[in-house]
Amino acid sequence: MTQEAVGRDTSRGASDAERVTSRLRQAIVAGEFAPKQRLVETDLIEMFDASRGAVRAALATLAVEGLVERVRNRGARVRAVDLDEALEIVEVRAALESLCAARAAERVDEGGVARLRAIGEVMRAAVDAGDGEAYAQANRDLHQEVMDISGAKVAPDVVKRLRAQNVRYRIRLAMQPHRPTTSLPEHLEIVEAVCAKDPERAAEAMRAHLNSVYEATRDYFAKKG
Amino acid sequence: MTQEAVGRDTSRGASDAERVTSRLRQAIVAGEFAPKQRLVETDLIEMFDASRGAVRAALATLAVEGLVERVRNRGARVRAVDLDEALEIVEVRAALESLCAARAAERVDEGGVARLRAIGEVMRAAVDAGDGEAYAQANRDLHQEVMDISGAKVAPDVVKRLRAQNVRYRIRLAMQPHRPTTSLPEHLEIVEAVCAKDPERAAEAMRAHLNSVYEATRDYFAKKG
DNA sequence: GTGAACAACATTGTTTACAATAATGCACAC
DNA sequence: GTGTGCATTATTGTAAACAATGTTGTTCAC
Repeated sequence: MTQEAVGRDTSRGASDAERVTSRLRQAIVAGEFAPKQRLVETDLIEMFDASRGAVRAALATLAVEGLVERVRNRGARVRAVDLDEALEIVEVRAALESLCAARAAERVDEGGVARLRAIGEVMRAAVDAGDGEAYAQANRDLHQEVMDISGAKVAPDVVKRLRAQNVRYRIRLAMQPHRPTTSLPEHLEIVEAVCAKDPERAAEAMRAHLNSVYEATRDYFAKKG
Repeated sequence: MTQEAVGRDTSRGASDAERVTSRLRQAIVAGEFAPKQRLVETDLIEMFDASRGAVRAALATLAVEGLVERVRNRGARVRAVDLDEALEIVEVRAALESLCAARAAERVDEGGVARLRAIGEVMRAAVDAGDGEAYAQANRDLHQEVMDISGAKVAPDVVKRLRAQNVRYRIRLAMQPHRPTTSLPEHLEIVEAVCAKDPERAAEAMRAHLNSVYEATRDYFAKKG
């Protein structure tokens, strides 16, 4: 274990490799590295104060997760997701999250209803206040809460990985000022449908919402890239 | 590069790590390792005649893919998928493969129609001949062909990974002698629906088929494990 | 001035040795 | 006889040196 690195990190018992993996993943998802940007092992060693083994393990992990692209003897770089793939990801999310929404409507209890309604209120307030950051956070919370309530493991795992890949499009889409005007009612309908314990309606609400995300993404990025 | 290992492998330009990953994955999916069986690095080094680095990289990759389970300082073992998770996987497959079936119905061309119909004939013949192995292979071919025709990348990738995790249940389910009696018509309906270029019907056929797989899996493994 | 061969550099892939950790078995006290 | 503590062993985690590969810049011939 490197002595200097001790206590540098939030997660306690994590090994060096796990620590680097987690922080590099976070950095990529947060957009701190541009797509196609090279990830030179030496730089990462310095940046995270870790050994090469740890850095290489992290790159291998993130390559399987689809965040990093590796070419033999030519190194690693941040994978660039093109528009077509981003749209496919939204389609897959629609299929899986609508499934989870239906399950959530079947299983939701009082606590879940309270948490969902609370998120809905936060969203309303964020839109009123024009606070895009708060709205974006509540958006993540809502999708996560629905999947938590569903009790499923497989679908949420897949969705989580896919969402990470799509971060570039999500960030820039959320920039649009009037986007909440469309998405707020959709989100509230998801909340209401799940709280009403109506699986069909919940699945349809989720599908409709992600269909709207699909169209917004497609139109906004149509020519740019 | 180890000298003795040269030419031992099918894939030409693969590095040691890639070679070990691919062969270990294949071994696990083929059922050559029992679930929960320990994968000691030293043993794998000898088994595949590779360095520890290569073996460790392979274990890391397969851990992310969900085939291997790693515990810090306690090594790796083959991950055991329980029945609940196996059923979730079938549900997710239903959602994604029905999506792909619809896309396939929209995009299929003459060549695709020919290949699908050919697979259908192979299935019929296999059932007539009571050749379970041939039927299982045609089953894989059909699902793969539909996803190929769909032109999608994301959903098929996810499905492929999930199918690998479920191999234990698939293998044992296929053992049932009268299983093709149920599944053959379902498969043929998928073929016909896609060839008829009817997306709705294709999605519904795929959904119905995987629902049948779901029930068969649930009932067959209900008490056993 | 342009192209090709070559040499120097940067970067990754591989191997070996070393350190740390958890599991195991044994001895000893009670 | 049972349980606790310690020593041993098996196994993984980490680090550093070495080899191979790809890239870039330079020189020389034409």
